[in-house]
Amino acid sequence: MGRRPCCDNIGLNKGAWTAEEDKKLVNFVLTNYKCSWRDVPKHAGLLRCGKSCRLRWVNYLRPDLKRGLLTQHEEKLVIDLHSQFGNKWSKIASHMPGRTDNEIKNLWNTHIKKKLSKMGIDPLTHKPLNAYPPPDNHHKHYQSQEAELPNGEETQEHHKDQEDEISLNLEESTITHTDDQLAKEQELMDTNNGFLQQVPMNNEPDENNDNAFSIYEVPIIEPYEPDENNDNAFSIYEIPIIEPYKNTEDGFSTHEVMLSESNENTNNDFSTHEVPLIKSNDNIDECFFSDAVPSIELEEPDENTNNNFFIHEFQSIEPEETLRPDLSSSCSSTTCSNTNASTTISILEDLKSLQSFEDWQSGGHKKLYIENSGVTCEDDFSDWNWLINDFDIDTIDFELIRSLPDPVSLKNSLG
DNA sequence: AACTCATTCAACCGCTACAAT
DNA sequence: GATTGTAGCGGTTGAATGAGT
Repeated sequence: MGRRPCCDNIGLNKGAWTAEEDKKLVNFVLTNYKCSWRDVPKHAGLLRCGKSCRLRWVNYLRPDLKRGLLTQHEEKLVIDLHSQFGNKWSKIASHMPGRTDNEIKNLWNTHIKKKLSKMGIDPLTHKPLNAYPPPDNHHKHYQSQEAELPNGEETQEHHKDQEDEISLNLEESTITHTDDQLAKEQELMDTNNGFLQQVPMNNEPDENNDNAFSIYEVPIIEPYEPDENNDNAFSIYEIPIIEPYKNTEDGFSTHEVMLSESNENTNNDFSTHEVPLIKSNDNIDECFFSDAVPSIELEEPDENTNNNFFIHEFQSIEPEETLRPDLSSSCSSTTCSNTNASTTISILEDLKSLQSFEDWQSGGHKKLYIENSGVTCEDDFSDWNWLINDFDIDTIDFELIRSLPDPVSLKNSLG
C-alpha cells in the first residue's frame, strides 16, 4: 500500500533552521492558530516540510518552553517517571510543563543513563546492576507492576523491551567476560562504594514466609556518599524517592498542572498545548495567506557568543565558601548548595540598594545579575522562584545586608 | 596550533494511532 | 471495512562543540 510522503521534499531546506526561518514560522503560527501543519510552510513562505515546521515549533520555538538545563528536581522527576513509564518520552514530558519529549529523551540518553549506570543502577530497570532476577521471578515482578498501571498495552511493550535488553545484557556478559574482567568485577564487589556488595546472592523470596520479600521488590540498597570531587556523581539519597503525583518541591502537584486542552472537534487546530500564549484573532476562521501578518520581533540570539545561557546552567558549579552563615543556613535544598559565591554576591549587591524584598519584586529590580567566569548576564527574576526560595529571602535582614562589605571586596577576599 | 575523540542536541526518519472519507 | 491524511512518537543521525593530547 504505502503512504504518500508528507511532502515531496523537492527543493526543501533541511538541517538547521536559520533565524529568518524561525521568525517566519513564529509569526505565522502565532497569528494563524487554525491551520494544518502541512499547510504551514506554504503559507508561511518556508521551504520546509510541515513535519519539520511542527517539530521546530514544538521543540524549540513554543513560547512556553523552559530553556536550559534541567534542575536537579526535574532530573529526579524524569528518573522517577521513567521508572513508571519507560521510554514514553511524551508521557514523561506531559508531567513536566515547559519541557519537550525530545529534550527529556536527549537528557536521558546523554546524562541520566550514565549517572545511573555509574551508580550501579540499571537505567532500564531502575534496579541495581547485576541483580537481574531469575526468569520466573523476573516475569512475576513485571506482572505485578503491570497491574498497577492503567495502560496495559503500553506497559507490556515497555516490559518486552526491557526483557529483550536484559537478556541481551546477560548474553553479552556470558560471552565477553575474560579472566581480567572477572577479576575487576570481583574487585568492585569488594569495594565499599558500589551497590554490588550490597546485593544478596539469594534473591528468591520465601513463599512460605509472609515476611519475606524479594530484593527486586524492595531493593536493599546501601547508598554511597556523593563524590565531592566529581560533579557528575550523585548519591542514591538524591534520587528517585519522589511521589510524582503528590505535591512536589515546587509546591504544585503534577496532577494540578492544568494545560488547556486542544479542541477535539477540530483536528487541524494547533493544540493550545502547542500555542499557549496566543491572543487569537477573531477574524481568522481558517488558514489564510496574509500579507498583514504582524511582525513579531524575536529576541535575536547573539551569534558571536553562543552563550545564551540560563540560571540552570550555573547549578553545576560547586559552591565556594558560604558568604554568611545565616544565609546559608536558610538554604533549604540542594539547589542552594549549587549556587556559587559570585551569584550570592550579586544577589546581595542587588538587595543592598533596596528597602525591602517587595521593592525588588515590584520596582525596577526584576532583573538579577549573575556573574560566572567573568561573564555577567541578567535574567528576569520571575523565572527564578527556586532561587528566591532557596535563599529564603523573606527572612533576610535588610539592615544587615546594607552593612555588609562592598561586594567586590568581599569577592576579592574570597579569592 | 592541529589533530583526534567524545559529547551534545536539533533535526530527521520511519512508524503507529486515529480520524475522516 | 478499506483507504487516505495528519499528528505525534521514539529511535537514530550527524553537525557543532568541547576536551584532551
